[in-house]
Amino acid sequence: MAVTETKRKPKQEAKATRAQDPEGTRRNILEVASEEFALNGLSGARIDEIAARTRSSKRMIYYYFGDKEGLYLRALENAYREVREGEAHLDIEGLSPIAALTRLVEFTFEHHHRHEEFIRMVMIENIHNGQYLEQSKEIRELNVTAIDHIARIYSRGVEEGVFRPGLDPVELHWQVSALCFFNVSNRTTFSMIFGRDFGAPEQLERLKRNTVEMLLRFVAAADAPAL
Amino acid sequence: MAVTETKRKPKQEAKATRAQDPEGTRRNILEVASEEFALNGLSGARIDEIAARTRSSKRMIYYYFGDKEGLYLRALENAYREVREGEAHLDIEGLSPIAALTRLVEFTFEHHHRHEEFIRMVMIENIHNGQYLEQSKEIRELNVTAIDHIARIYSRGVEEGVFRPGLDPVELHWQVSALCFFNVSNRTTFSMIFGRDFGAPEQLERLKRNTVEMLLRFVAAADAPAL
DNA sequence: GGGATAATGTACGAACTGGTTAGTTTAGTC
DNA sequence: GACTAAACTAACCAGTTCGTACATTATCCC
Repeated sequence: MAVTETKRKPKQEAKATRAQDPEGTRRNILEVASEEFALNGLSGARIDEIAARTRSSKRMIYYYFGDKEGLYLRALENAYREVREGEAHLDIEGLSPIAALTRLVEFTFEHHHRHEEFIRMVMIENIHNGQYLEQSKEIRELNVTAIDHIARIYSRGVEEGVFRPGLDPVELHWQVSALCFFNVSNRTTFSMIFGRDFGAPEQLERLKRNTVEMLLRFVAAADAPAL
Repeated sequence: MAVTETKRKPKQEAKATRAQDPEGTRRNILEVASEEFALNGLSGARIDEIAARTRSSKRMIYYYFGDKEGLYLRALENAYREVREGEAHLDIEGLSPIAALTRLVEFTFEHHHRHEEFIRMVMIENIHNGQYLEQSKEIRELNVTAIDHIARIYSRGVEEGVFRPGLDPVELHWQVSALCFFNVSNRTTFSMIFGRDFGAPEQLERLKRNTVEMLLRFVAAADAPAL
């Protein structure tokens, strides 16, 4: 134990001594677990496999997360948190309602595409009838900015007379989500059944354009010019 | 062994003697397995549990289906077969393109709704990256009538000038599928996050109407009357 | 530097779970 | 009515998998 200085203050600063690093260990476990659960589901994932891929050990998983379900719950929360944080970066202020909606849909489409792991976790959670989501206060409190965005855009569009009135923002969001989610969630089987690669870049572009157009046409006021 | 007549010809006719009934046993196992897999996934389902719910035994599962994956594969095929057979009952001959498309979308929406088990199996299979679907020659050969229907409707619509040209029937089908599939697959989490019951009858009606309208507006020719 | 507490490593065990072995019963055939 | 193949049963096995007991080391605070 000749070195004494490097061991001081391992909290916030550059962690010279890596020997004991609770926060890092926790995060490392959660990252690995997130991947494994997204890949294999709750029952499919193996604690031993997760432990092996960790820089830590199985003992630490139980130390920090209690049991397998506790770990899964954290992984689920983690997935939601990451995606929600990403959503916040959308900037649509100053755009016209049509441009803003276009941007929002394009963003959502790409955002889903970028976060396949999240999509898989949501699928898995739906298979479990949302029984873990139900337990998570944290996820319920992560307010969904997407709704605010689309609600604002929509009401501005109605005011300006370019969107027709009487629609429900939550239902609009539902439609956008459906089209964007499906693109990732069912890509594999859909591609197989129809013998076409729905993950190919040009195909994705087409689907994205279709999705935007679909939404614009759906909300368009009766006297709006054709697209 | 006093009775001799009732034992004759147990093949096609009313099976008086249930003692040995290969076809029935097989079907019974498959039914139970389908439910269990749809409910718990491949890794989540338990062979012992399936066996227990069966009128038969675990040994019979292995006798008829080889192993767990074999059983899952049959259950998957079973799900696809049932749903495809149901699709065939759609009758849209004689309807105008718009009426036919309306009917098709409504039917698809309801059909998905009625076959939650199938939806769940497709989700599960996507989680597995379609590795079992890939193995199934039977599913690949079940041709998808939905595409034929929508392709026919669409081309008639274009001919009659009520639909705009240049669209891809497979992509149209993709859009219909996305909207209808999502309604079942993500109902639970979506309802939880947005605090509204998306399975409620009136809500379903609204979503169905929206979906129809979305498609009609998407394919509508430029000079078509507003909806 | 000593004592308390948090963090970590090692080894193990009990229950579960997919799969099998060995043998029995039934249905139909000659 | 003896024989054979298919259908079926019960008990069992071996590998896996979640979880834990126990011991040890690092860090913090005074």
